[in-house]
Order: sequence, then C-alpha cells, then structure tokens
Amino acid sequence: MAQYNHTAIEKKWRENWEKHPINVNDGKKEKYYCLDMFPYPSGSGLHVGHWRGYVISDAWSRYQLLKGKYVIHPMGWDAFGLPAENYAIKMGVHPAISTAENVKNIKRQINQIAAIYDWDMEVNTTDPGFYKWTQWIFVQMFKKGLAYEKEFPINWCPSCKTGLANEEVVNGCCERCGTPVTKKNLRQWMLKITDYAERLLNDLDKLDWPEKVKKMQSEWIGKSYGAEVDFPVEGREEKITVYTTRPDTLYGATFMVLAPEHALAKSLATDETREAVEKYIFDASMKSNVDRLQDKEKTGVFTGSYAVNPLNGAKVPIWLSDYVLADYGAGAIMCVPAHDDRDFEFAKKFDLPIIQVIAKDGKEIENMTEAYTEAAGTMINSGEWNGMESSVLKKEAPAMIEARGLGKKTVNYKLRDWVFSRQRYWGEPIPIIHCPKCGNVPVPEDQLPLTLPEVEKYQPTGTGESPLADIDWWVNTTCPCCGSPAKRETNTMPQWAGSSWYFLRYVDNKNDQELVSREKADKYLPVDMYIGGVEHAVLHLLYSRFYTKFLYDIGVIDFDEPFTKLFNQGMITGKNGIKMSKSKGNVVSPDDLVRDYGCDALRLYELFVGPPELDAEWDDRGIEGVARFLKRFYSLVMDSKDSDVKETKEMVKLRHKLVYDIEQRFDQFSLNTVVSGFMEYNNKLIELAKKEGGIDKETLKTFVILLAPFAPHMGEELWEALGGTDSVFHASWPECDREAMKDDEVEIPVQVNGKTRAVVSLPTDVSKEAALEAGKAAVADKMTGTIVKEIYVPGKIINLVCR
RNA sequence: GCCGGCGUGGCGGAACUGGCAGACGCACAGGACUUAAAAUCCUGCGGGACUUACCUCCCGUACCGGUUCGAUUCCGGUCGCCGGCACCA
Repeated sequence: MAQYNHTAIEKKWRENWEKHPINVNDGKKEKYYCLDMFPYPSGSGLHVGHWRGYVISDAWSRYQLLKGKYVIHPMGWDAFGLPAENYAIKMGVHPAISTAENVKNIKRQINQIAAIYDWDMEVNTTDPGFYKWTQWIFVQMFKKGLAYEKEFPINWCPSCKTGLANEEVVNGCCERCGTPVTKKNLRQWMLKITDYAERLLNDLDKLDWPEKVKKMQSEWIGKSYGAEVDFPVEGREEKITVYTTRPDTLYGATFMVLAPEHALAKSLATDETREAVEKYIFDASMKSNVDRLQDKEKTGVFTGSYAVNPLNGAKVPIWLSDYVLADYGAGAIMCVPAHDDRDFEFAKKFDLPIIQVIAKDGKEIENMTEAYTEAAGTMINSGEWNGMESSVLKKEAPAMIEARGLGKKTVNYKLRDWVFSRQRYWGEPIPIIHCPKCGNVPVPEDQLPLTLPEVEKYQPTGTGESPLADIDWWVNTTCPCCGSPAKRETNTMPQWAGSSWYFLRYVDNKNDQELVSREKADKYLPVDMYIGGVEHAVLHLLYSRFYTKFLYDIGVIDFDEPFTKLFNQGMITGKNGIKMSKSKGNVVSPDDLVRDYGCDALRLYELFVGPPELDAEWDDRGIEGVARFLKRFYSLVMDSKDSDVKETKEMVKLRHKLVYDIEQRFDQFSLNTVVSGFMEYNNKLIELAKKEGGIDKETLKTFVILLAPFAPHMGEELWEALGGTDSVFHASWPECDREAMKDDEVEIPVQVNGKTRAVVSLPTDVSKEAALEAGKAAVADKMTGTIVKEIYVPGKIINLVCR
C-alpha cells in the first residue's frame, strides 16, 4: 500500500510552483477576474473562518484556469482605518509598524492556503503610491462638486472618537465597536452619493448578486413616490411644506407635526406655549439616537399655531414631535390618523380628531381602534374625490395637487450624503487647503500623494479635531492658488476610501501616471466574481458602486458596475454558532490542522463542512473524514497506476458520470456536494478496483483533474504519477459524453397507491406498455381491487392506483 | 412592528424542474488484523411493530390543513430559529 505523506508532497509542489508558475497570461486566453474581499491586516491572524472564503475563491479560480482562462486572482491589504489604528493603540506601537508586521504574518498564513494569488499585483491602501490615487479621486470629486463641506450634527462614536457615516451606524450603535452613537455638531467633508441614488438603484437590476444584498441596497437607497404639499400657516406669510406618500388621504389630515429641528419650530410658538415648545426642542436635541429609537411612546408639544389644509381649508393644529425626522423629506408631515399607525397613536394620545377618508370593506368604521393603512377602498369624506378608488387616487393625486398649485409631485430617497471625514490619524489625509482668500483649494495633482506625516501622538483627541491638527509644520502651508498663508485640512478619509476602488488598481499597480491605464482596465476589468462576507452589503459594496460610476463618468474606466457577480460565503462559527473571537477563546487556528492533516485536507474540509453560502459550526473531528478520503484515493491511484488495467465499459460509464456530476455541482457553486461526490465516486472506484484488479489510467487522470482545484498538491502529485509531464492545471477540463454515461437498464420503483411496493429493472428505452406490464407483474400479489389509473414517468416511477 | 431566509437521524448535511427521504461524512456499536494500542479493513446505525429471524408492515422531513396518482419540494395557516430594516410620513 502506498503511503500518503502530505508534508513531503505539499512541500515539493509549492517549490515547484515557485519555479514554474501555473497561471500565466499569454495574452490570448480569455480573462477571468476572481476577487476576494481584501482583509485588513489584523493582529490576531487568520482562523479557519477566514480560510473558507479564500479556499472557495481559489477552488473557483483554479476551475476557471482548467477551463483555459487566464485568471486574475490578486490579494492586498485594507490597512488604513479604525481596526488597524485601534490595534496599534492597544499594542502601543505606531500603526505603520504594526500594520507592516501584521501584513507579513497574515501573508505567511495566506500562503499556507496555496491559493494562486499573484503577488506581483499586491496592493496596500497605506502605500503612498496607492493612496495618491485615493486622494486623486477625492480631488476629482471636489472639482465636480461631489465633495463638499458642511457643518451639521453628525453621528459620533464617543469610543472611537470620530464621526461616522450613516451606513456605519447599526441599531444606533457604532458598527465597529458597538458603542451607542451620539450627535455632534461638526464641520464635515461630505460626498454627494445622493446624486447617484437613482443609478445605484436602477443598475442593481443588471447585477448577478444575491437577491438579499440587492434588496438591502435598494431598501437602503429607499426610493419613494409622493407629493410635497404646502400648508399655509394661519395669520402668517410662511407656508409649511410636507412630504407625503399618501396624498390620497389629504382630506383626512387633521393636524401637522414638525421635527423639533425644523427651521420654523421655534417661531410657531405663541406666548402661551413658548416655554413648553422651547423645552421640548431642547430636550430633543439632547436625545441620542439610541434614546430616540428606544422611546416607543410618542411625545410631542402643541405650538399654539394652526395651518390650513390647502384642499378643504380646514384649520389644523401644528405640533412638534421627535417621531418626525428633520433630515428626511421636508422635516414636516401632515398627519392622517385614520390611515397611518404613528399618526393614529399620536392622535389618540393627544386627543386629536380622526377622520376616515377611505372606506374599509365599503364602510366607515365606528370607534376606530387602529389605523387603516392600506390604499384600498373607496374615498369618503373627501369632497370632489369621493367615490374614487384610493389605490388609483394615490397615483394620480400628486399630479392633481401640482396642477392646482398646492404642491408638487416628488420622489424621495432615504439615502443621505456620505459623511467622509474622520477625526483620526490612520487614514489618507484629505488633500484640501483652506485659504482665507480662495476658500477650499485642492492640493495640486502633481503634489499628490499628500503623505500622512509622522507623529509622536496619533491617539484620537476626542475634540472633533484630528490628531493632525496639532502638527503646526504640517498644518501651516501656503495656498497653491495665491500663495497666501493657508491651512491644511486635518481630517482623514474613512477606511472605505481605499477599498472603494482597490480592485481597479491590482491590474496596473505600479502605474505612477494613472490610477489604471485605460488599456488594462478595458482588458482585465471589471471583476467577474467577487467573494466575501455579507457584512458589507450596504457599506463597501455600495461605496464601490458609487466610485465606479463616478470614475466611469469622468472617463477613467468604461464600465459602471464593479462586480458582475457576487458570492457571499457563510461564516464559520465556534460551538453553538458563537462567532470566533479571541475573547471567547473559541478561535480555531488553521496552522495545527495544516501540520497534522495537510493543506489539501483542510481545503477539502473547509468546503465539505456545509453549503458555502451558509454559516457552519466548526468541528475539528470532521477533518478525519476528508483526510481518509485523500489517503484512500492516493492509494487507489498509486496501486492502480502500473497495473495496466484496461478500461471496461463500467469504468467508462463511471468516468463520464463522474465528470457530469462534479461539473454540474461545481457550476451550481455547491462545493460541499462536489466533495461528497469525490468521496462517493472514490468508494465506487475502490469497489470496482477490487473486482478488476485496478482502474484504467484515463479514469484516474480524469478524476485527478477534477480534484485538482480542491486539492492542488494531491492533484499535481498524482498527475505526475500517472505520467503527466506538465502541471495538472495545464491539462484541460474533461468533457462529459452524455451518451457514454447512459445505463442500459434503470431501476424503477413500482408504487401502489403512491407507496413503493417493488423495484423493477428495465431497459432504458423500454416502452410504456412493457414497463407497466413489468410493474404490474412485480406487485401482482400486493394489489387489492382493480387498477383505476396507471402512471408511468419514464426512468422515474410506475404508480398503479387501485380501488 | 415590517421584510427576507430557514426548520430533514445523535451531529454536519444530501435529494436536479413534485417521483424509492436520509447520499457523503462525523460520532457511536460490533467484528477482522495485532501480544496490545493506533492506523487500516468489514458490518450495522431515523422510530416502532412483528418474527426463531435479515422477511414483512406501520409511522416519519417543525405543527395543522389543502392541491396531486404521488409532497421534504407547490399553496394556505400556526409555532420556532436566524438575518435585515426600524418612527423614512
């Protein structure tokens, strides 16, 4: 029996691949760009969960390689940003140093996977040669008016001591550290992603992405159709504009609510209400996001003023309440308690009138206990609209209102502009100079990169200023326009800045003239397959789409979606589905497993552990199974290779079935069943080998090629043993002959009244009559009564219905 | 609260467009080899009933109901778990 020594074999082939790279661009092959979401170089290294994504993408890449493509499969480092900086602070070292160390360590670990990463393409977001272009993009956005300054209360993480984008706030808490987010009034750099809302929404249609992610993005963008309606304020010149998606219910508007931050809020107070109104506005301003979310009970205050319903002239009281958001729509709403849950609750609490304007089940409801929120039913109590169908009116009302000069048809988005500056050290400096005469002036492009200065103290200040603000020599500069003394912008960019475009840079990572040459971009981009966790569904993936569209608009690239296909792999967890983390002490390191079982075994197990898109609980013991399979397959090939067994009909059939099954499962990305398929066929071949004294070479070679993307060292070793002179990855993917895999006979279950009573073996091309005949004979003694119906599905089933 | 996904042996999971439920593997049990152990190989492994036996029957894919010759698969309802959004008017 041949002994499988994984250590020696894996070492041998790694060295061989160093000398003879297997993924070579000859300029003729079709390209395939298979990308992993690049990691941030964490200090704790890789665990088996990180491996999974990389193994999935590598198996897929190698499959493409065997299909004759030139595979772009690069790797790099998302090394700027909070995680890297927080780690450095914890360890008391400069982030540049810890980042470099961590990159080195993780690279060593990644190399254990034996993926076909092309390290010549490596990028690192903290490399000045890289972030020169991150800054360059910002300057282009500034020139187009897409990057602008604004002071307003933004989300602030008191623990990370920096402002955050909306996308980084999860349930009112910081996405990174979980600390409840507060509001802080700060001058900010913003990116006008809202200009792209419509395209970001529409183009989702052309993406081959998981529906879940598309839906999350579409809901994040949050497009809605409705109308802005102007309500005149009684006794004043001003009008208050509200946004509503239900203009059909306008006759039912019995009061209005403004956000406490609304520009008119204070001035609407009367002498009697002033004290209460000001107190309410003040209290609201002190509430954090979390408070505001948790206070389910509605609060509010009457301003003392009234507005006029523009449609029927009714006098409606104006209230303030924090359930109305200042930064969405008009920051003010008309309230129709009969047809909106929140308005209903508010009206009940403050005893405001409720007027039903849509008949529910054809009736007006007596003693309403809850709002009727569906736009279905006939309009009532609605003047000239009475008798119309609500669902129709809902669509037509905006235009009708606009025609009468009472407002206008409008579309709204939940998406907000992107808060882009961070009050932290470890990021790309924003390349802007504040000149007292010229205003904001971008750093001239020939002076990029604007390098991040070395500092002693890089800890966040918490004051709303970046640590860079303390460095006088760096802050004080001259205006590139007029030469006057000027000051540099001291905020830095968020972690997402580099990751929003890094995938473009891999294919031209040494170009110091352009972000990417148009020629290479046209040839190698966009990304065909993008693999990573689902946690970036509305962060990185939305930002990247925005950047790509912008770069398309300014002519840098000729495509406007970065990732044609997206695959989200599931997470590997510890026991009981608990996320692996150092603090929980449940981290499984791949290092020992590689040492004991080999890289190939761990690769196979990572895939075998469950469907790639689902989370899986790690259980070390399971790796024994795949290790046994590798040993058995190794022995089968080694024992058979010199036996000179001629192929039998059975072997040929099995071979073609093998190719068919594996390929089909591979194409469906059902990688766990590909592995079980290997085991299944290996078992079959072992049985057959016992009978025939071995297996023919052609079948073994076919199996080896199919296995190679999963277990590349084993693939090479056995390919060589079977007489291959070149790498197995230069062999071509086997073809399946459907005719050759056909059986002469099929086993067909025979059911009586839907219950299987016998199985008959029939020729594949048997006639219906003959099949039924055989079926009846097989179950003759089990039938009671007479046959009333006979069902025959060729190749599948015979069912005889008796009564 | 709203939206989406999922509920299959002791465990991870399989079952392509409705067609023999439990592939493949783990764990476990028994056996062979061995002085012994490990490794390896063989056998069994959803539950129940029956039986002097390896045959047969019944139940079984969260629960209730429906469609169908036939349902893990389709439809309606209930329960449970997970994920997303969360006062967006």
